[in-house]
Amino acid sequence: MIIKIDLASEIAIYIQLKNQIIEGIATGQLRPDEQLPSVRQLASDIGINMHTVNKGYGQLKSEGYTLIHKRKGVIINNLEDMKDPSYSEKLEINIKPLIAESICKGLTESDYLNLCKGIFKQLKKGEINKSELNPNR
Amino acid sequence: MIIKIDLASEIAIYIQLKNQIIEGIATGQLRPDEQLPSVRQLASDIGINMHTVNKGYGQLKSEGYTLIHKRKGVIINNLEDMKDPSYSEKLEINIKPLIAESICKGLTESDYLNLCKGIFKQLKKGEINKSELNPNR
DNA sequence: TTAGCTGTTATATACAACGTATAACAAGAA
DNA sequence: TTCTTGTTATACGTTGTATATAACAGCTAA
Repeated sequence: MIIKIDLASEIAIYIQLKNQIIEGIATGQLRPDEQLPSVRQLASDIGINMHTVNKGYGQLKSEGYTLIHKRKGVIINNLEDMKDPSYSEKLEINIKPLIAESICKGLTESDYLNLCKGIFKQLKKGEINKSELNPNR
Repeated sequence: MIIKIDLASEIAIYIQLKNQIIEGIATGQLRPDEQLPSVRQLASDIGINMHTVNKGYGQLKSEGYTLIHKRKGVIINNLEDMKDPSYSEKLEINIKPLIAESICKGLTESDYLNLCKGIFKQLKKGEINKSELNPNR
């Protein structure tokens, strides 16, 4: 998977990194048990500091997306273990300001929902091959 | 309208302020031509610095939500002038990471869309009386 | 005119977050 | 042993956030 960092973006580098890996998991480009590049390797590849990568990796781990495999290093966690029943509560807090803004900016509810559906469609493209037996660990 | 600031929140104060005013506009609690408290008054009311309020107000103005009326101070802009046809493009960039995260966290597309619908319902409650003739200016 | 309010700007300070840099550690692999 | 892994510590510079004091122009009302 190719990671693209925009140094001109207002979004912190470690957040951009984190978002792209999460998106990779959501689309199925990154599968459970798949290993991520080492912090030093990835930092070198995309031309940023090791600690910035480490910060992103650290958050991915603490939020359940990855875990440390003694042999492989950082690997993608099992999809079941990522799930969080209480997530929708945190999500609502993040979505609310976006919807309020959207209303003011002239978007209808249908406009907004269709935009979301489009993003789901886009992300689910890679999900066809996502069916998998639980890999050996 | 009551503004509530959470000093323990990780969200910057001027962003919290901005979000609540935008939400107020979306729900109809704040109507066009209605005046907002002065930067000094609001700062005093909620116990924060004048410049923090000014920063939030400044962004609201530059994003079209408010304008400066020589007599009244800061007032809510006309709803038509708030609209921005290109907004959905910026919106998509903000929504995408949330949807990717939601997929990983086990939410289905229906779960997500229903959550959005619920927020729309909640925000639109105050919209019944939002029908208005263009007020004098 | 004077006094008081408005938004706005300037300057300064303190703190936290971000990103970089160098270095070191324990643990496992070759 | 040598190399790589994640991890931690320390330090530095930059930027963003929030505060504080002060001043300005423009308008309102006494």
